[in-house]
Amino acid sequence: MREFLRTKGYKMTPQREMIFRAFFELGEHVTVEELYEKVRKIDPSVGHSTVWRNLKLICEVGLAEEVKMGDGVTRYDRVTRQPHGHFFCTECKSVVEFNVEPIVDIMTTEAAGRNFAPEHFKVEVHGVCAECREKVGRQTARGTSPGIEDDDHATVEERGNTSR
Amino acid sequence: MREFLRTKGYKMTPQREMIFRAFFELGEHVTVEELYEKVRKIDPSVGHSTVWRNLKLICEVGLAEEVKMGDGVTRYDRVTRQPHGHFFCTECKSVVEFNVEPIVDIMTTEAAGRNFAPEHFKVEVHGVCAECREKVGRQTARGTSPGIEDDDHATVEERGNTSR
DNA sequence: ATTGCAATTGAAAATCGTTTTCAATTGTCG
DNA sequence: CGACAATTGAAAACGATTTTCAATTGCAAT
Ligand SMILES: [Mn+2]
Ligand SMILES: [Mn+2]
Ligand SMILES: [Zn+2]
Ligand SMILES: [Zn+2]
Repeated sequence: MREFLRTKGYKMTPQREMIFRAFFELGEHVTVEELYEKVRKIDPSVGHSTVWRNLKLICEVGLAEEVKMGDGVTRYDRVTRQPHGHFFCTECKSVVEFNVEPIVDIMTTEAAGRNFAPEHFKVEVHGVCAECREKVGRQTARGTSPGIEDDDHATVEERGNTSR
Repeated sequence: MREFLRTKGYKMTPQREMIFRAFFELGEHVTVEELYEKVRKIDPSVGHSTVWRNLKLICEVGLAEEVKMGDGVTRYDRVTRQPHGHFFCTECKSVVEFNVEPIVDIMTTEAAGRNFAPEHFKVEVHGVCAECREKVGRQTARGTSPGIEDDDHATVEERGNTSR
């Protein structure tokens, strides 16, 4: 790793080592906060900005890429798989991947037809995961049952849930 | 309109009328700023928050929905069409729509298989539109040609371009 | 028309994740 | 061992979004 980075013109530092290691240990779709917390447990002196900068660096060198689900926080996804889509649970913020090969094919064709040069495909299905639906008792989703104005099912939790 | 809103428990006001009208006159994928500017030309006294709140209201009553392309600004898209995908030009920020019926079918099946209740599908192709490619001279996109590190092709423009 | 009151408005401030600044520290290379 | 660019941490800056609050205004019932 030290070697890999040097060839790209970057130095290796204890913080960096720590951050890189922690990042790859955490699952996919890591947020700055999650990584920051994890690193802090090892060395509380590591700064927020350092974690952020190194996450950027990891992307820079092509080991991960940013994923923005639209909930306000950026997630960092390892790039060790073929293009894939995301099932994003709006309740617990969990992310599950799925194959998008056939979909990408369609989009590529569509793009070619308009002379649009695709650089990145974003395929997401937002909704409620199996676990959350069980917990809350929603049956079919889509179409708020009459009477229920605001959401605030007050139960579910599984990841940070501070709604921004 | 006044009637429609009243049945939903909202009042009509001159600002609201102005904002609603302006929103539907502007094309699709309007940002708060764009609408704010447009409204300002008619009545400079209208506040930023009022425009924002009414845009939210328009969504509330089901006439539009938020679209977040990941570039930091929220766009508001009229809901007068069947589900569609977006070609998003990262250069000029233009948005072009395309049909996603077959894609939604695939995603629906995929979701069902995982017991995931879909509520919203997001299908985007980020890249460079025909116009921008012409202007800059990029040929194929994907894979930065050697030597070019930073982007800043210093030319193109077509919509706000302050990169956040 | 007048009145009561919740809805609405505009300005300013608060949020909050992201990004930059800056002085101090630390790798790396000759 | 230096020289020096890269890196770091704390704090501040950013910027779009969202909230707060006092003042104003629709509108429905007198
Ligand atoms: Mn992923
Ligand atoms: Mn659209
Ligand atoms: Zn869930
Ligand atoms: Zn373009």
